[in-house]
Amino acid sequence: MNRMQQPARDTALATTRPYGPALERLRGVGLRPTRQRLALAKLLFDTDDRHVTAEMLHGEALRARVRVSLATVYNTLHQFTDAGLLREIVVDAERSYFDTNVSNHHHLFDEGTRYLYDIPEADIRLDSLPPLPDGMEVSRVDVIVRIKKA
Amino acid sequence: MNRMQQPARDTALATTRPYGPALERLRGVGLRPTRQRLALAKLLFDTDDRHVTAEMLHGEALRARVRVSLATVYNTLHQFTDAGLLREIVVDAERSYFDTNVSNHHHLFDEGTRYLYDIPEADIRLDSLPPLPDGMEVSRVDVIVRIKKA
DNA sequence: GTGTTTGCAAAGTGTTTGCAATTTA
DNA sequence: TAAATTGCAAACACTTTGCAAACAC
Repeated sequence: MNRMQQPARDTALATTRPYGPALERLRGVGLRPTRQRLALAKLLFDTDDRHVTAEMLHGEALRARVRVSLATVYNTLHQFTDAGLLREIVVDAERSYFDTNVSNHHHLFDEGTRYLYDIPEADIRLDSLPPLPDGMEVSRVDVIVRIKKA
Repeated sequence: MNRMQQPARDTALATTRPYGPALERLRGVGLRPTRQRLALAKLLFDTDDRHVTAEMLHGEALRARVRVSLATVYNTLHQFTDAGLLREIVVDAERSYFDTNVSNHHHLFDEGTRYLYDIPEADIRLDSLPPLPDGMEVSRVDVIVRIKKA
């Protein structure tokens, strides 16, 4: 399986290392800085936090004259996610979204445009989670505020 | 399109009508009580609140000796959802879940078993939503607590 | 009878994968 | 040059759809 071919890497680095150029990001997580990965990393991380789907990112890459296949975009998004550079967000049954902001926060989803926006964690207060089944722990809490035209 | 063939119906009835047998539910929302719809409605509503995928419900129907195609299960789940008898929950990129509890509440999702559980609305307090873009309103707030083996 | 619903098989969508060719270290 | 990565096209899982036959009213 292609996705399994990546070597071992230190995930912790990914989130603690100060923001740096794409090359360092890749090195930091032990992914070989290939032309495709570098270009995708640039598109993803050289600007503000963003939310992309595979198709969106592929389109951007092509527009930027980067030759890369859609399959590689998918694989790369998953590699970045496994390495802790991205977070996958499940908001839409039709497609997967990836968020370049990997810190704790929540989301606003526009059901019309299907765009995703961040909500700072502090904007939402969660009290009292229910008791969990024995031996289980919370892996993540997602809050999705779905909005539409009034 | 098949799903468009349903006649007009009063959605409001669905949620205010006291629980009743499957037949009344269907009548209440203006869906013809066919053999398949009656059987599926029984499976869905004759027990406690539950969360099903199309495959799960189809499997149950077959085990209960109800002859129904998977396509009809899909169509029926959507008709019930459009009629307000079910709510669709997006938690898993792989498949759609439908919840027989259509009142406001949240969810616990076991990432191992992929089972969904309800969390009463009162168990979670949401303060201060961020300001919405002009002319937009909240259509729904989903809170998903993802849990896994400790 | 007339219009609705069903089942089937085919089509559709987003995503993953096997493998030969290419690239990286 | 050995191992990792890529692109392609085929395969995939889930879901939707067109249409003729069956059914509900």
